Amino acid sequence: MSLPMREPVIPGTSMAYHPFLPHRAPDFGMSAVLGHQPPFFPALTLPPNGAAALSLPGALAKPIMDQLVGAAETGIPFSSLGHQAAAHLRPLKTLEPEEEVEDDPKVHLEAKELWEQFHKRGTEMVITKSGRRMFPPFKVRCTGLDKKAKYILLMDIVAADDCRYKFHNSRWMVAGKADPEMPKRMYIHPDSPATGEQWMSKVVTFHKLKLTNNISDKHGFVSFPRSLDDLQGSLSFGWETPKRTILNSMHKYQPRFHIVRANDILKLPYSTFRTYVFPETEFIAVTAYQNDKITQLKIDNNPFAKGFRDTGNGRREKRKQLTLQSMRGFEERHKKEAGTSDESSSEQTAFKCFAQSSSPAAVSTVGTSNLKDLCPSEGESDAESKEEPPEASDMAKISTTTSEEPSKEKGISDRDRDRVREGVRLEKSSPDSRHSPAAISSSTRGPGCEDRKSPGREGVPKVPEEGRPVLPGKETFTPLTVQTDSPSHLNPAHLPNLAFPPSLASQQFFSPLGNGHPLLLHPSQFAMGGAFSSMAAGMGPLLATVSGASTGVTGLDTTAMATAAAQGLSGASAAALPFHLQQHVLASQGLAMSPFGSLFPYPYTYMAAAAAASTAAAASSSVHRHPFLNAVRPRLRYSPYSLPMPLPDSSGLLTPGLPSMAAAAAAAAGKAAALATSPASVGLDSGSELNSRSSTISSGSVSLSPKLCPEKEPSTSELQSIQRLVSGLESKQDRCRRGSP
DNA sequence: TCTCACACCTTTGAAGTGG
DNA sequence: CCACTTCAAAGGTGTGAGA
Repeated sequence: MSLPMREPVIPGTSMAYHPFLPHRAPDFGMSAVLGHQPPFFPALTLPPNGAAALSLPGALAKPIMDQLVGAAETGIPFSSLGHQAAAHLRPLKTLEPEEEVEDDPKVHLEAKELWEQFHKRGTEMVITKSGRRMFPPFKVRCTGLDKKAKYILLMDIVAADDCRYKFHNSRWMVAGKADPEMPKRMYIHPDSPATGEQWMSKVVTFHKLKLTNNISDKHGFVSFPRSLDDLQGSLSFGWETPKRTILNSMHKYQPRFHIVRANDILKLPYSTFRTYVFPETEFIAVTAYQNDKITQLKIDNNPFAKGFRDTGNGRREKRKQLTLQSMRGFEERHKKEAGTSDESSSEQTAFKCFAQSSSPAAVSTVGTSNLKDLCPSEGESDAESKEEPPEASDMAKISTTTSEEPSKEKGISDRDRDRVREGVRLEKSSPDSRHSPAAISSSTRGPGCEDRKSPGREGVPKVPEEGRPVLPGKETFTPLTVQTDSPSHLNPAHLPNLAFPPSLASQQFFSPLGNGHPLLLHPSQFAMGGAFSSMAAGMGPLLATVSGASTGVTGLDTTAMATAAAQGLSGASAAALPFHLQQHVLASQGLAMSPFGSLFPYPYTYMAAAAAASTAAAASSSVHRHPFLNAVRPRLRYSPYSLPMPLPDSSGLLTPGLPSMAAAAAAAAGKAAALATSPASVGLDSGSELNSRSSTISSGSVSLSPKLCPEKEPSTSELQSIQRLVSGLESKQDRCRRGSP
């Protein structure tokens, strides 16, 4: 691929945003010059031949452009230019894809059965002020990577919907609208970057990521670079990623896993993301467990909670023994007082239950409500069989490989039972064992097992001794739910908050064959949630794509996609696009999006204007010569969820956080400053959504997920209505642009 | 609903030991 | 030196009382 030389300066085009940039206006000396609020920075394009092409959103920036070009050509660091903004710029060269290597990454969730056990009961994850790990730990096994290419693996946790939950009558119920989400952070696996061979040789775990509800938690912010210099500095001291992510209690979340082919973390923001979502890893954040079943599952499976197991010598057992003693004392007193021992009084019944409950074998056979706390599994199993009939059979199935049933361990000593239980647990936690026995040892050591032998974070990872590449293609992969964007939301239910029609916002590439194709996400989809919210937060709004090169793209017709893509390119053929752009376009079925859509690492507030500006710019024919600029990129949101949500009317399309479409249009028409200074969170998201919507709708090519909201396909009138709105926005933008020098 | 101290447990790595 | 064991510190658990 080659970029044109000295592309003419076209206002409002080719804006690249540095994801590590702080986005408060005062931090950007350049913004005033450019006539934009940050992050409307110019992108410096460096074609392979070394010559520079530069686009700046504004002729006023020409001196800066010249300086940047000169610096790029002479190799002078941008930071030496004196411009605060220039210090953060980097050549667009990094936007170009690496040498394209055939890879078809597939990701297999480790301990899938365990995850499913939890999921059936409604997985809860405890969040504390200091942070708690996830259990089950999020582990994946990667295959299909190019052995020699380097990859960066990441994960984040985003809100699954727009609801707050409560645990009522032994089940989770929606209890209102979600609280505002904190900026989401992207956790970069400390071994990143590493070669595909290295990643495939081991189970990739993210157990070091902790969940917190401490909104003032700084862990992850302070260590994250805010500028290129910061980044380089941090790299020299070892890459630090956020170790905690902030969640809201009683809210539902969905972990996501990302694969980025990049040999340098510096390139991360400009690389293509493949994002994998495993629905069974969805969970509700809690400060205290609500569901006893979940508690029991955790106790049974988490080695750190061994002390609470009924079969062990832990606290539970001792507590029960103590209680048993007191109950016996009570019984004796009762006998003395009553003078008989054959009474079947309630106390005796309770005692009997309690006595039996102290034996693991008896737990599931007796129980009264007043001893529920002592016989948790009993009451639970009852409730479970009543409430979740399918689960019973499932559990029976699972029980063959788990330690669910203490009764089976009758006659075994406590310690042996523990060993048995533990052994089973380990086996269970490594479903891949059948494929890769060598990997079992690495994946079955419980939390913390992986990093011990994993490459250090010094940047020179060594090949784990236990690891060998997993045979690709043998596993049945989790159906890959393609889902994009949404720095903190996944679900269409969030759309009201995002000012995006659900039908457009919650689309999904779903692989009916379940062969786990990723969605490709472009780093531009990163969204900086808040100030300095780390790259994690910055990696929000990602371009939704599906690997067109991957085999067996299911549910999507590649040809159709290509056609649609070409249609959405406004003159540029999809084939002429750079590889990653093709992927975006193809995978997105030609869903058009912002032509400058490569880099959106910033709060949506900014992007609202950016989207409109770029959309308007895209309308001008002169832009289309630039392959990169020509890339009318699809930018949609895909949600793996199909949670019901009311279809908002046209007014409902607008988020409370975003005053109105008119306001957004106004912002897009040049009032970005007002939005830019608005609080983050909702407003930011709204802007992003607006961006997505405007760019998407303006292209007129919209594909809907058949799975997600089948009954919520946008009516033609609705789409037209939206389109009219956006058209107005664009024309307004056009007028604005024409009026500017 | 949340926080905290607590007991119990695993993990981790240093120190010690023997070949 | 290497492999193995021992030991202690660090840190991960759910619990239960209290706010």
